[in-house]
Amino acid sequence: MFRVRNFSSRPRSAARLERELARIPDVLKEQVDRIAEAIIYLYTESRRLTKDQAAKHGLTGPQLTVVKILDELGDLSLSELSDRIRAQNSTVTGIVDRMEREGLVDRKRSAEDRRVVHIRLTDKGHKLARQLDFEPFSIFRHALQQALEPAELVQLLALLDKLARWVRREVEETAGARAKKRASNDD
Amino acid sequence: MFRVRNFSSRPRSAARLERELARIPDVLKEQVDRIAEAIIYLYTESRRLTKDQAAKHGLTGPQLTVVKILDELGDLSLSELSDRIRAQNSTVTGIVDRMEREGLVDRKRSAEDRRVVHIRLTDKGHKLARQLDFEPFSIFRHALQQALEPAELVQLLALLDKLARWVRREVEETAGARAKKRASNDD
DNA sequence: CGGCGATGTTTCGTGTGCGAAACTTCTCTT
DNA sequence: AAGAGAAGTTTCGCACACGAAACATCGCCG
Repeated sequence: MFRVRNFSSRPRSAARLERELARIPDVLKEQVDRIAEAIIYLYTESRRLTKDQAAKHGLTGPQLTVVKILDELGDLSLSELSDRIRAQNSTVTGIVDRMEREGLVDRKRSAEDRRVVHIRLTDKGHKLARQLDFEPFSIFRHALQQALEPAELVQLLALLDKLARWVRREVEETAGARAKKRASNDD
Repeated sequence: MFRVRNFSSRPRSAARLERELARIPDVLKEQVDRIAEAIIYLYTESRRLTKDQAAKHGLTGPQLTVVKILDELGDLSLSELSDRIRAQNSTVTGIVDRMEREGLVDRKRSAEDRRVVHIRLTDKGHKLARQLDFEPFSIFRHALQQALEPAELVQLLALLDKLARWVRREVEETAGARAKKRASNDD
């Protein structure tokens, strides 16, 4: 089992990548494209629907996610929140700014470590959270449960998991090769 | 909110379906969450890598996509381009603005219909396109081929396809029920 | 011909999303 | 204890991304 030294191909490895791609029969290439398309479709559609749902309560998509997470887990530091929603700190700062402006959350400097800021749902935020019949990406989950058999779910997870693990390993490897400081924050 | 059961398309024992609707075992719920997470991960990671690739040529992710599409298909109207990259016209206007500023494309008003604008790759744009060894989301495709066996690819596609079809049908249905003017423009 | 709805594009306002730089606080080393 | 460096957050500049409204043009219908 050979592996690709450099996942994100720079010009040097272009030939090699092309050689590898060429080895795959056209039928499979077709399948691969359709898989990619399906994943993209599922992701974007789910996001759009989440946004629609959020709009009904005067929220944006990410804001709804934050409300749900804080309601479920309690106060979180900004970094913890960033990890949860898989966004950069600078992005979350903006989201929290706007939510604070709307009176949904507030910030409280930590006593133990004065660098960290705890994000906390206000009463208004908690009230809103209780009204939300809705989990982020719940449409997605709902779809999974409705569209597939339990056995198929297990199968699908196994395949996606294998794929995700491969990508994760590959990304970390090239990140290491590039000597980037990008730490691997696993779930 | 979600009316689901289409008995017509899936002849299945009512008892079983009801059991599924009633309560999904926790084990499966867990699986469902992890599937969602995997898909989100794969999508965002692929996007990030595409962006990295584009940056090597002084482009952004969407701009790389536009260059590739125009190089392959020739001139397109802005609307056609929007359809291709699945974005709103207003979004593409901005992308084209910046690419025009960089001298990668230019706009030409159509003679037949003076409302439409043709987007065209400049020489510089074509030259750049030839340097790009890289297809949008090719990393994704590459990963699929490296990480999974052909048989697994087929399996994965079947499952995702089933899932995507279900979602598509559901979205169209609820969109129709809400009597929104949002026309379903399918591929 | 003249109006009028449909179509194609842009403008505007707002909200993500990212990376680099600035800033504050903590921690470790000497 | 001073200073170097790490860690947490914010600021800044940029590029999407979307929907609503403005604008221009087309097509049709009377």
